[in-house]
Amino acid sequence: MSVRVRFAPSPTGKVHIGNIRTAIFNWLFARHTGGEFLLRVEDTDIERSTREAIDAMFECMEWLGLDHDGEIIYQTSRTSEHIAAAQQLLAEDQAYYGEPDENGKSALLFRIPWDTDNIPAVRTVGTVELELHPESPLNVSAAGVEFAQPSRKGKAMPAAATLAGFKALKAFDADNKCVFELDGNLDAIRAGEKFTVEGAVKISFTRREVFFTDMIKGELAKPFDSMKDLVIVRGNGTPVFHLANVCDDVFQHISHIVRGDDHVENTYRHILIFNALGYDVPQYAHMPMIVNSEGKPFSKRDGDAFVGDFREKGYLPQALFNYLSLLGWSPGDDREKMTRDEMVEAFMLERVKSSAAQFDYTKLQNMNGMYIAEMSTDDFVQWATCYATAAGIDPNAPLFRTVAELMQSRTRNAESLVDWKYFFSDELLYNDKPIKKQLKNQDIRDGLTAYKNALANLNGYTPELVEKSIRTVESAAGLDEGKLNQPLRLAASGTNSGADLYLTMALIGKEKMSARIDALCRYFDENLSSGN
RNA sequence: GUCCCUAUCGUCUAGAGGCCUAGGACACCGGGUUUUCAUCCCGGCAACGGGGGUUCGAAUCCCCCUGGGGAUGCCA
Repeated sequence: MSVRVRFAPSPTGKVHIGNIRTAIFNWLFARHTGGEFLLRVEDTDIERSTREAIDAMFECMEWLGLDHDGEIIYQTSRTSEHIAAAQQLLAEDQAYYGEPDENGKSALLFRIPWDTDNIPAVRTVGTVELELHPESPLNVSAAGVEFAQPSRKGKAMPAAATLAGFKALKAFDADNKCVFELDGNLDAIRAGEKFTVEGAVKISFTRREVFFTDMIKGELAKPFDSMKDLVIVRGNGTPVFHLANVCDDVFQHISHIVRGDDHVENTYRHILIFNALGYDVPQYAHMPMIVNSEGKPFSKRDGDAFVGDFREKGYLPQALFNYLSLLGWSPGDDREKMTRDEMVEAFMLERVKSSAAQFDYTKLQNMNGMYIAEMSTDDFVQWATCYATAAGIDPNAPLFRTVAELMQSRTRNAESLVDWKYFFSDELLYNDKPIKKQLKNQDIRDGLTAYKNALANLNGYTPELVEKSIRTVESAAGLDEGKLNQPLRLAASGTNSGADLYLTMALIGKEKMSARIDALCRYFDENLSSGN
């Protein structure tokens, strides 16, 4: 069977990294197996779906290199097919109208099937007994079974489930006398009769369950008596997600459904709908969710978990792609930084983890840094140009390319660009702690002054000459070699880390260095010299 | 409450009964290279949630508990 998978987002807002990771895994699986990666826009939520959101999604996919196969399906264009499917189920008595709402409109519900002999995904588990709350009635009708169980404190905890969940149902009173039996009343109930049984303290029934083998999580099962018949067409006539989703997966001949594990509950129902409609059930793979740094699901509060935000912050698509692929999946060896081809080659759904993964910005940053480090100078300069203005740097400044080359190995994302500022501006951001440590030493102060004075007599200011000049001054001032490096770095940049010092000073130039030495001393005297 | 899923260093993960004294990566700490900074290199810290089984042997299999997530919608 050839692989056909789909990415089926609802375009109701910005594209979230969780969503795009689902797309990535689908894409990886399709490309690994030589299958097809289809796209379906689930735009049935008319009020929240927007054209902008759809376009933004396409853009994100393109940015990440997620090319799709075949035509894009818009779910709203298939409403009549969805309704036709619902009509079919109604005609076959596999669906029924529920209680009317306040407007007198009834929704159409899918009936979880009573006869399951021909459904391979359903199996009988055995007989189950449940304790009932004696003061609550047991209601049995075609729409399902309602009852209440006693809580630990004896309170009535209401429960309801589909009729099919209670094969061979019997109810017993306190004397263990059978006060209701489903067998014998079944036809009447299915024809519309309702039974209310009072005083029952126990029920017994044959439990049946839907089961399937998930490619990631293994065998999964859910008993019928924990499921309810579900609405497939709303009172207003519009099809519900469950129906539309199944119909469109049939329409697109989807072979494997790879989606977040928040859908496993739906899968049990969807399998039944596929069966009811007479179609084969696809293979399922439920991938773990990703959670925020608090271990909670991403919410609106984590405003920066949208794909577009990562782009704006200077993350490279291949780095984000690589990082996201490694959240819940690994190739099985120690590889982490991998090319797209390597990932396609190694990707297997069976190797996807089944537990949630926490998103780690720091690790993503590190990976982005690795991708940045291997860019060509031209590419890097181009990349930096995109983010310079936002960081307060003019990308057209004459020194821009030189500085970029110098800083590439220490750039992890767009935020790193603010550390380039001292090359372009005399207004430095001073890092107090190292400044205080160095300048409180009078020898250093004197050395700095001596260096400033020596500057005036210097002919030329290349990196080599810068180094030589520092050594000369140190030696004349009786300072150990290198003692002036750190103070001069502070004068040049305001902080204790940065690019190669001699290159940096040469780039800044003699005159500006002289001014910056003065400025540093003044800053120290005015802000840091006294007390603490 | 009930049902479903889930559980290895702080984080991402390797691990499918003996190769585990639990491996790698990020972060962190220390050292080397660089008379400076980043890169780079070396080293260190640090985990099988708890309790029962099964077994000669369990991180790996089973059960219970606990924690986390999801479902219990005429949202998707």
